Amino acid sequence: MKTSFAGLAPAPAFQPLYRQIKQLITELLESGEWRPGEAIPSEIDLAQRFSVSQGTVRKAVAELAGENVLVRRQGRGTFVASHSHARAHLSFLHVTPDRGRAERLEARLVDLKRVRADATSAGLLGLDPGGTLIRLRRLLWINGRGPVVLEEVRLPASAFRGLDATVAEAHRCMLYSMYEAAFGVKVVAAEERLKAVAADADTAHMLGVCAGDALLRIERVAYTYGGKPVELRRGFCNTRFHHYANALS
Amino acid sequence: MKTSFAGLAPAPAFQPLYRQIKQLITELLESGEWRPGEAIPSEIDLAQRFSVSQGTVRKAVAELAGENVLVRRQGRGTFVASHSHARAHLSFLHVTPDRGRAERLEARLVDLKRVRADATSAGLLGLDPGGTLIRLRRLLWINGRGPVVLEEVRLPASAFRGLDATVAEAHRCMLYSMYEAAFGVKVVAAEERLKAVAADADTAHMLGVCAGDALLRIERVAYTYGGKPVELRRGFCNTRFHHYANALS
DNA sequence: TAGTGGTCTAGACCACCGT
DNA sequence: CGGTGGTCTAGACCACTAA
Repeated sequence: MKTSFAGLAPAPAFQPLYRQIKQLITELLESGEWRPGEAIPSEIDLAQRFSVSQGTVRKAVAELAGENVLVRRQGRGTFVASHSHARAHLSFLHVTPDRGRAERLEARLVDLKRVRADATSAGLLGLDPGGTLIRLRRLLWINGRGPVVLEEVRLPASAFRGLDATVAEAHRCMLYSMYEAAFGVKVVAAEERLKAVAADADTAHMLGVCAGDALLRIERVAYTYGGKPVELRRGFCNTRFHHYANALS
Repeated sequence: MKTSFAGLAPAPAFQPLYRQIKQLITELLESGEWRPGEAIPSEIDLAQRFSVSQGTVRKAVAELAGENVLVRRQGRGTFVASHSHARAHLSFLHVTPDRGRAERLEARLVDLKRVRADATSAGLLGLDPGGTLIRLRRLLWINGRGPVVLEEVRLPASAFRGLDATVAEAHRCMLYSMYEAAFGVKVVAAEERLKAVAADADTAHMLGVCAGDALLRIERVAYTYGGKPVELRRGFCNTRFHHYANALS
């Protein structure tokens, strides 16, 4: 992601035309004009609609494709990125086996309940303090091995009305796909913070390790269009046979 | 980095013109025709030199700029990216304080010696097994706090002839800047693998923590132009007041 | 003021896809 | 085959920088 999220937006200033087009397209995506998985109009159509040249549309679309918001397919069209296809739920997963790749991801729901938002969560999600959160926990298996990660997910209840254990399990815990299909919430980016911590007794028991063992703690804030935070996550990862992979440039 | 490094290069196939230009520019960078920090010729000059249009050069340069190999500055020109300026050595540092940003990085050399390459290191660096490595260790302070990280760096001795503790300290342990200035090795990308581990007695002592405490282990392979590996690193990070930050998209 | 990269346009042709 | 995105070109103008 090139765009900067949280923090002070560095004053819009005057934007070039292609960025205005990009913003327009983003707003149309937010509005639901085009849904995840659908094709958006062709470049020529968009150019006419916005009264700009095809090249200008192309540059706007190229940036959105670079941010994984749109997907371009030669000969077919440009599509709204979707979490609802095989392997899509792997794109935000940086935990991989030490040997080989993460191919299959399975999840088992531990519990799901409604809780009051603490000040930190409310602040990160932009909620009123004391608002309601949905808090769910789950265990992850990778390529049939596990449990590798214990995850705790916090969601604003207002945006996920009707979410309960039955719904979550119906989507086989493929969360971002579920957010998208059942609640119209499209996750497009996230920020993670990692620390090494000692396992507490409960977590250790659920991951099948000893209390005090070193675990990788992964905290995530996930964002939808426009950098709006929509999900908080905290995972504890057993890195005995897995690691967190990251590419730098 | 969009380009895929290690592993099976997926067959070059026929490349569009702008990728051939990109490859040409990369080769000229490798050859040292333009050194880090210098300006490369203007787009118009390059277009004439390669007998293509300015737009084609522009697209090649844009990709290289996106990979942080080149830096474009409106009104001034296009420059070869360099680690030799303030804050440059922070661009590969994902460890940041829990509050605020990493602004100042200080390093203290612990030791530096020549060792035989083990099979794993030789394999990763593409050396003959039994080749010679330079192995150095150092401690990192961030914004005056620390030590936060204990790092062990392994380099192929053949590419870093003459590197000793005196040289390293003369460059104040700004390693990538030193590689570039003293040895002509330009690091352009890296891959990191993270695990949580228990501190051994030595490491704990150097980081001022207790043996057995959880530490974040960061392993890195750094690459120069063309995806050639040139450095191995293993860091142990005390995440009591710091974390590893990562943006997903 | 001259030179640089940044934007925008217009049009041609290519490569790929589905019918 | 027609329609899509991908490439390449050529030229005009803008925004920024340095002298």
